[in-house]
Amino acid sequence: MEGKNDKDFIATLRDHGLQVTYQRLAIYQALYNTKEHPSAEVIYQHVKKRFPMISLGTVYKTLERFYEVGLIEKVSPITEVARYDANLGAHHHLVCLQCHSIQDADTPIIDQKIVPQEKSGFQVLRQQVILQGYCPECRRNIEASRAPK
Amino acid sequence: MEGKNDKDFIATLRDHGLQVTYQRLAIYQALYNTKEHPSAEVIYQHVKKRFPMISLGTVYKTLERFYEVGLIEKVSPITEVARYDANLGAHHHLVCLQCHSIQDADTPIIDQKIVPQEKSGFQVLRQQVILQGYCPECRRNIEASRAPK
DNA sequence: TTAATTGCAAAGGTTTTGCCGCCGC
DNA sequence: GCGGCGGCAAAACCTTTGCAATTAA
Repeated sequence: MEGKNDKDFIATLRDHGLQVTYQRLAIYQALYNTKEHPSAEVIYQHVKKRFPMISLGTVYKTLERFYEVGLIEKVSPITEVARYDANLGAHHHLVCLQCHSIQDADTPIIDQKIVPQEKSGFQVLRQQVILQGYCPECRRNIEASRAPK
Repeated sequence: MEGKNDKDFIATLRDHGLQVTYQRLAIYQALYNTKEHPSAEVIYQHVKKRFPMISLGTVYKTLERFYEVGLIEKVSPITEVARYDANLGAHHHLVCLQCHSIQDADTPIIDQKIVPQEKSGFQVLRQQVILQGYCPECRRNIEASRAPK
């Protein structure tokens, strides 16, 4: 069992350049102590029990901030909106964090062995690999703006 | 270059048990002829050039229908809303198609070698594998309702 | 003919935004 | 004290839904 006390949580927030408030502490602790991958709404409902005056907007802002500084992971919407693809051949996707473009990766498909076939009773029907980073164009722009001269 | 004529497109739609309409043809062709992984809105704008009377709602319904019958892929929202996770260790996610629960897969992380390090100029910062299927509970429910007796 | 599909508009639900007062540092 | 943060409510979006008219089979 991992254990983190309040002091540890505070230190973790500070380490990520975040100002510490009791709302942030509560949100981070709630997320840290579950395996449920909750949505903003679920976290809100949970935290509200201890801090009834907290607002849903704050939860959204805070989670997004946490994600920005790399404190937490965001599981689902890799992109803002649904995107479609007529290419049914199994392939990976390269998703640009900056311009949100998506391109197919022509790297080999992962070996089936990584899939937990019947492990834990979960029946896997499909798998997809998401590779996130910067596309060539955005990469150039970012590097250009970082080293201006 | 792959080539599909109207007849092929029509056949493909029929093969998937779909009624054929101009709108569906146009939408499928638009998607088939691009590598851009467009959103519903983008497809709408494209198709509207040839069929100005088409509605955005139809595009949404049609894409969803295509996805249902396995004619196209849907890239992004693995779940309906954003979900968060304080577990930063690289790991895969098992996403239930039925109840939308998410659990961590404890299968080994993919070998770095599958990642296109600098390939095509794309800079990969993180990778995630999404395994979709049915969780143990939903699996039982589905099987129970399929074979009732 | 009949069931499926379209267009339109309204509704639903999630997430973002703006503004001001307040709090951490 | 200053800049960042929280609360609140409105707004912005994306997507779904209902219904009447139309169309494919």
